[in-house]
Amino acid sequence: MSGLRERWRLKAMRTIQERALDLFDERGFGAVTIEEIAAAAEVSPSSVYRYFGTKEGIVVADEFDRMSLETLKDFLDPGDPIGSLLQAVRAYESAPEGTSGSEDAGEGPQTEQSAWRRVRYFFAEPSVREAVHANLDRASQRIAPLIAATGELTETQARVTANALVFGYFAALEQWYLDGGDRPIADYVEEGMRPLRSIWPSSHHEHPA
Amino acid sequence: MSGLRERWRLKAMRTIQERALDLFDERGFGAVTIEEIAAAAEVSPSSVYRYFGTKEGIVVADEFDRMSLETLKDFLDPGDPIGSLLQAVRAYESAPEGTSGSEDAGEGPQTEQSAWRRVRYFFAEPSVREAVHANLDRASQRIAPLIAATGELTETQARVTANALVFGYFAALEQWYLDGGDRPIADYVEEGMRPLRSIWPSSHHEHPA
DNA sequence: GTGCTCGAGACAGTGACTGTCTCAATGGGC
DNA sequence: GCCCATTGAGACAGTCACTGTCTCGAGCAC
Repeated sequence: MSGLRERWRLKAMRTIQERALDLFDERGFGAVTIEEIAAAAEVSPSSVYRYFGTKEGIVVADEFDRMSLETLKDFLDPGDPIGSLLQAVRAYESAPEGTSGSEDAGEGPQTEQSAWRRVRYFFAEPSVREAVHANLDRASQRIAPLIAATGELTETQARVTANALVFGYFAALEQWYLDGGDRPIADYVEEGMRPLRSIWPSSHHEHPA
Repeated sequence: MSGLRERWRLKAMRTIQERALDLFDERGFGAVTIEEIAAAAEVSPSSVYRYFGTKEGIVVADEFDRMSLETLKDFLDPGDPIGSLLQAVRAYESAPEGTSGSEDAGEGPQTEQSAWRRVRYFFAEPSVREAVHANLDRASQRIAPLIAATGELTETQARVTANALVFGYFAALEQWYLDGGDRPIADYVEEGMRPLRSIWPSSHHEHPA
């Protein structure tokens, strides 16, 4: 499956992301051109577009998008989506580095350091923020049917609550960012989204072990 | 206050919007250039940018953005934001045409017809959808402090629920659009956002006269 | 090894958006 | 009614993100 070509591709993507973030940190997002990024990563501008689609895509880099519907399905409990989200955030945060994937192979998600570097632009750069919104939007559209499948909510309500979920998460993440990113994200998610839990009554027995 | 110049400006903006929508409906959003719109509206391309900032801005045209914090304050009851929203939607829908403003002067919001034409692009054109997201985002950022001011929620919770509110509304609006826009929007908002009402317990006595 | 495929680079083109300059019309002060 | 400062519209050139297409070479199946 993962041929030699695929390996190169992933490695190139990582390089592009890192070099791009270097340049962005140095001179600001808007002042760096795709051409410069491509040159710094020693690839062609075409490749940057092939890999990331847009300039903002370099920073946002889906993650949620590549998650298949299957993965999403057994990751998200439609009866307690906030609990599932919290679990995922906690799992992500407790992973110190490249998580389960081998680091040099460039498999797993990027390091914590890189994650923080990227998140900064989520909130500092308007066009990147918009790209994140688009991602959340797509995530919501895939979550909504799962929530609707329980039959406890109508389709409209499922859509509304799915949006409340993912964009609420975004708000919590922003608060975390604005506070300097010291405390764990999960704290912000748990506190911030507590009012939303009343939507899914079955999730009301809190204080999990 | 509203000098002759301002009047012209508003008239020009309306003309641009209408001509642009004509062209979009005719040939599609992506296939129309700013230059063509400017030519059709008999203004210079510079003016289009001066008035609307971006191509998407022609369709989105703030509305919420130009609403001052004062207006927002006595329009939104922080103890029952969903109720306030519903009220506003109902008020908007019951206004048959140019509402309170004189029509030829181009003062009030656009006609119902134009509203529907515009909303179509909110959901059909990805870049416009992103622009709407950005608008909702800004609205949320102005609503959050009002919600936080009640003291019932923490700042993080206020942000989260503000996002849940505005993006939930968007989801309801999309459902309305997907259904063909026949039934009143308020119905979708009321039904879709009912689960969110449990966040503000004081708003639980429903069935208003 | 040999052919097939698929991806990377090269390249040209488009159009959104920016910054700047000039000029005319406006609106205020007399 | 007249003059001047302000303000905003148009013209124009430039930048850069993004697209489509073509060619070529390296991977992969056989």
